[in-house]
Amino acid sequence: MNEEKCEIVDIWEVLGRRWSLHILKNLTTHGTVRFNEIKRLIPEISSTVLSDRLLELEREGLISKKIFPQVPIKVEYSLTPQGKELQPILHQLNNWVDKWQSHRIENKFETDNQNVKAYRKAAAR
Amino acid sequence: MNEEKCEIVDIWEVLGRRWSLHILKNLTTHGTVRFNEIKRLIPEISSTVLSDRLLELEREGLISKKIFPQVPIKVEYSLTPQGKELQPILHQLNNWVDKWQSHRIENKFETDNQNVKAYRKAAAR
DNA sequence: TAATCTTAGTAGTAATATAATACTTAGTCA
DNA sequence: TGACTAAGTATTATATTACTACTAAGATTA
Repeated sequence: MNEEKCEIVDIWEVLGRRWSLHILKNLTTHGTVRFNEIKRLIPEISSTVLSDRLLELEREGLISKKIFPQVPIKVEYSLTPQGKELQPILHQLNNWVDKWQSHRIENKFETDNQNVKAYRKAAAR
Repeated sequence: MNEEKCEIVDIWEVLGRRWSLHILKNLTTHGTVRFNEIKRLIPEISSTVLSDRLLELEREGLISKKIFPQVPIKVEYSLTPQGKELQPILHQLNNWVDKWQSHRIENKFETDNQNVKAYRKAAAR
């Protein structure tokens, strides 16, 4: 992994990366988890990206890892105090998602997104 | 824009995309905003991506747009009721970011991230 | 009169991020 | 002996995002 590309400018950037919120949400609900446990909880994520995200989150001080030097090795991830302060927020976010997820499916074919092209023509009378 | 690639599976996916949270945060704090206004508020974002994100957020029912067929055209973006329910959550998130942003900078060179490679060697004695 | 500016994007291409797959390590189990 | 384990890494392929330049019709400026 390149060191340069991991110099992330701010926390929004990290949170805005794919899977970050997912990972934090799972750490929030499951407490201490291991690498492959997260992979099982989020089956669509690849090892590569999970590894990157965990390193970024660790660097940002959101999670910490504990390594057990066994064979095979064991690594446990958990939230730091900073990460724990995110828990209530993530909970609320999760509730919000659950609430609207169903609505979204119902309204899927009703939404009438406005498109600028048509209105440009209208303006060009 | 390809229709297929815009079929997004869930809200987490949309929120987890780059700039989404940023855009929502700015809509939360500024109310009704126009396209170039957002670009000014988030100078690093490109037109291409801002356009994509706004469309996705509109499709998910988080924001709505109002088009004024003038020349030059005017488009206003604002939060839907669903989007407005995110406001308190985004506020808390924003506070959390502000709180820890400074810590992060201070601790930047103190963090001692654990790395598995070293421990594998330890285990391999 | 003509060049320039305006807005909310789009088109095309370059750069970057993510995905898929195979591989590593040393010990345990069959 | 060979398969299996966990937590990744390396390599290559694909998808996303960024970076220009461009559009349209009118208003402003020179």
